[in-house]
Amino acid sequence: MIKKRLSRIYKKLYSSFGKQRWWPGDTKLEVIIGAVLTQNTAWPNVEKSISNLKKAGKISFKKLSKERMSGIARLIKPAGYFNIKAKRLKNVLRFIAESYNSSLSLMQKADGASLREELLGINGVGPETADSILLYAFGKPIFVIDSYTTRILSRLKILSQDVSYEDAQKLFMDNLPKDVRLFNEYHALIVKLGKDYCRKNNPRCQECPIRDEH
DNA sequence: CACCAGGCAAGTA
DNA sequence: TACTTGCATGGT
Repeated sequence: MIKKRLSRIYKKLYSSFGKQRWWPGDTKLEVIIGAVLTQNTAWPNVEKSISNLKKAGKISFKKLSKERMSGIARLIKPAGYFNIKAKRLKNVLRFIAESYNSSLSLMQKADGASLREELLGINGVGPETADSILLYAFGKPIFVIDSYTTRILSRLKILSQDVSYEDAQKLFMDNLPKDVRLFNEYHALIVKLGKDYCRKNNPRCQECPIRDEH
C-alpha cells in the first residue's frame, strides 16, 4: 500500500531529522532568486551569492530589474554558471513585470496550475525551479521532485530510476494529502536524507533512518 | 587530485 | 523522442 508507505517514510524522516525550516529566505523574491541560483549548485554557494546581493541592496524587484546583467553576474559569482543565471534572473523579472505588473502579491493570487505553466514558459525555469517557486515562495500545494527523490525512491524500489519528473510528482501528489506544510517538509527531508546518506560517493546506507524500508 | 552539487537549454541524430 | 554537452564556482 503506497499511501501508507509514503506516510511511514515521512514519519521516520521527520522523527530522525526534525523540522527542516525550508525555504531559507526572508522574502518571496529571495526565495525565487535562490530557486534559480541553486540549479545544480550546492546551497552554501547560493548563500554567498544571496549575501552579496543583500549587501549591495539588490534583493528588491526595482533595484534588481535596473541592475545590468554583468553586475548581477558579478554578485552571484559564487553560485557558478553566473552568466547564464544572471540571464535567467532577468527573464524571471521580465516575466513578473509583464504578466503581473511587477507585483508578487498579485502573482500570489494566481491559480497554481496556470502559474506553473507560465513559469515553465520562462527560459531558464524548468520543472524543479517552477515547483520550488510555487511551493516555497507562494505556498501552493505542489510537490517538488529532485535528483535525490528519484534516486532514493528507486533504491526503495518504489520507482524506476529513469521515471519522468511528472510521474514522480504524480506519485506523491496522488498518494498524500495535498497539504502545503507536508509537501514543504517532505521534500526538505528527502534532500537532507540524500545529502547525509545517499550521496554518490558516500552511501552510508547502513545508518540510514529508513534502512528497513529497502 | 577527481568528483559533484536542491537543473536547464540547445544541439544532434 | 532520446542522448549529449555547456555552463562554472567551491566543498569534500
